[in-house]
Amino acid sequence: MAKSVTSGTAEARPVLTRARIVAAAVRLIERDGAKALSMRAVAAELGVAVMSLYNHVPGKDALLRGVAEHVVAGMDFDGAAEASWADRARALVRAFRTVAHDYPRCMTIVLTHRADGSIALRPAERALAIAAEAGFDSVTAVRVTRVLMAYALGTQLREVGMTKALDRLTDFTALDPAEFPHVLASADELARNDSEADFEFGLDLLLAAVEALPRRPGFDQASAR
Amino acid sequence: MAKSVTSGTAEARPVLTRARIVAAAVRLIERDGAKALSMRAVAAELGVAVMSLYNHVPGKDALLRGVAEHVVAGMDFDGAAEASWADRARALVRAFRTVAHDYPRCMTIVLTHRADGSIALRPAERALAIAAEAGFDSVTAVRVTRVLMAYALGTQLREVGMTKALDRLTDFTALDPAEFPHVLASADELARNDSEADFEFGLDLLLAAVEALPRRPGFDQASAR
DNA sequence: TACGCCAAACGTACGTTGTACGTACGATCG
DNA sequence: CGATCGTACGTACAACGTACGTTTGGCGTA
Repeated sequence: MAKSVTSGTAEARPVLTRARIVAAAVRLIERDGAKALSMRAVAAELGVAVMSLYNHVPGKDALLRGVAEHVVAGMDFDGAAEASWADRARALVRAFRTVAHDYPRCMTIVLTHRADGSIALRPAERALAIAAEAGFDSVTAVRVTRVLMAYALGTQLREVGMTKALDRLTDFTALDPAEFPHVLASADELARNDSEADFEFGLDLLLAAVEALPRRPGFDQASAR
Repeated sequence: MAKSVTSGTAEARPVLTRARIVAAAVRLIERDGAKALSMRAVAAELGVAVMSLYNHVPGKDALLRGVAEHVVAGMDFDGAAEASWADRARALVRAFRTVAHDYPRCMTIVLTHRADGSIALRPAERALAIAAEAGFDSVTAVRVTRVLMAYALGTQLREVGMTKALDRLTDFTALDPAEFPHVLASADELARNDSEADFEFGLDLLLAAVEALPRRPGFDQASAR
């Protein structure tokens, strides 16, 4: 009672489904920008009528949540299990950064419309697992997880905002030298935008600090390499 | 050629101005939510015609940028100048968190529509100043600034997303125990949401790591307490 | 085989949105 | 006193999200 694909003949019409709708939305966002996403555009992309979408998606907001979920579901973290917990944590945060790089124009939506489905919990589960294996007690593990999430989100957010702002700000010299001495002194440094290095810098910083945290009593830190 | 307030008589009509428009927008967002912001609503709030707004604001996007600027302009950081650089950094990040608390429903906009005006550079200037006084070389100073920004942004973003997701997610028990063992084990810890403590925890972590960073050669770290 | 049923695709229609454009009016300046 | 200009206004339009009623094609049952 849910398995009809026009019976035998396969793909005269690929059948409309939630997954196909979300995929079309993602494609469309990456092509024309998040602002250009409309139900009508998605329908056109799929060659169907607008209201047909509503048989599979409650509304636009839900569709956007679907987009967010689709993107985070694309996170690929199966880093070597034998690596140190820090390396695995690194891999996890990098995985988020990677999808952010793969779906740049979807990021605004991912950051805005937090997904709630179980798919979105996968990264949290992974982070908690890593923190637990590292020997932190449960409250510390949750906190570490949250800090890592905040850093992952914040880095991407800052980066997106940066590139968007740099498109507008061309008059770096029009600043009041009395009010912004340090900004002007570091103008070159600020303009040069090695986001990758900055990202790794902050990540190392954070993980080093986490590493220094006390473990749960009786935990053999040396053997958990 | 820009100073007429209906001549003498002061306030029969408070005069329409960009600042008043932005203020009305902020008020409206905090009252009815960001989703309810429309040019028509702003005009109604001010008791003017819709198109009159366009004499002071190029369009809705610009208005939203104005809202973002207004909010970050509300940051108040004049922490004791004699405090250690770490304390001043703490105060700076906290200042952002404070405005986030004062304008909760505006935060989505602040995080999404990065402001580019000079007002928005004030926090950056402050951060760079602190980092410089702490004795970091220019490239490190910029990186530290960026990490702090990422943390400030990310924390708020995570928090907003959290509260929004918790409104929807009531079925914590409906998760597959095989797929999310750690999430379920930490369910209580995750549900309890002492954002303040989490925020301070991460901030301390980060600043401790920054403190351990090497200073620029010849810098007397002890005297910079 | 024939029939009825139901999910899913469709089309029409309504209210709301952002904003382009033309008009009206009061103050300022020559 | 007439010209000019900045600002407020009103109308108008295209595009949006989506509520609602209609059509249709494939399946289970008789």
